[in-house]
Amino acid sequence: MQYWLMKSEPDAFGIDDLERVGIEPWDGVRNYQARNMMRDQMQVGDQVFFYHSNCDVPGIVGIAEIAARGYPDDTACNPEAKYYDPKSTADNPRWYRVDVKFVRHVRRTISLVELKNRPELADMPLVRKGNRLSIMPVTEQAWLDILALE
DNA sequence: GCCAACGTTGGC
DNA sequence: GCCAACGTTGGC
Repeated sequence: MQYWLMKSEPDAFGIDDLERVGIEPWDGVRNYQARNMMRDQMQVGDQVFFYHSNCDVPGIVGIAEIAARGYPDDTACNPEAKYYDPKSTADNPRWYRVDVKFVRHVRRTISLVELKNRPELADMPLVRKGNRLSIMPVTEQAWLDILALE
């Protein structure tokens, strides 16, 4: 069992949207580190903190899980799509996605400010200055520490 | 809206 | 292969 944190802007796709649809293909990610995690590491059943970014109170708002392992993100091959990438082809896909499934809301938003104030979480990439990764691994210990804040 | 941090691109 | 320019992310 592995643990992850995935960011999303609530204006674009928030935890309530995930609850409504149940399962969402996590497409549109155009970052190699994030791509590698989705393509190579994520397994069905892995647990995910769902994080809201670019909003009034950035923080963890829910829990999700991986519902399908990495598979090609064919929105990259669609010239009409927002994240079209002409260098990605059906034969040689450059970008991958996983399916993410709603599990539950957390009882209250666990804000970034609060996470930054926890000394035991100081090693999380999320709380490091300048971190821009939209998908990152979470250690089991950090997972438990954060759940204990709920 | 500002801007620091970071990734990518492309000229050389 | 270096690095300046540029675009994006995302907190504040």
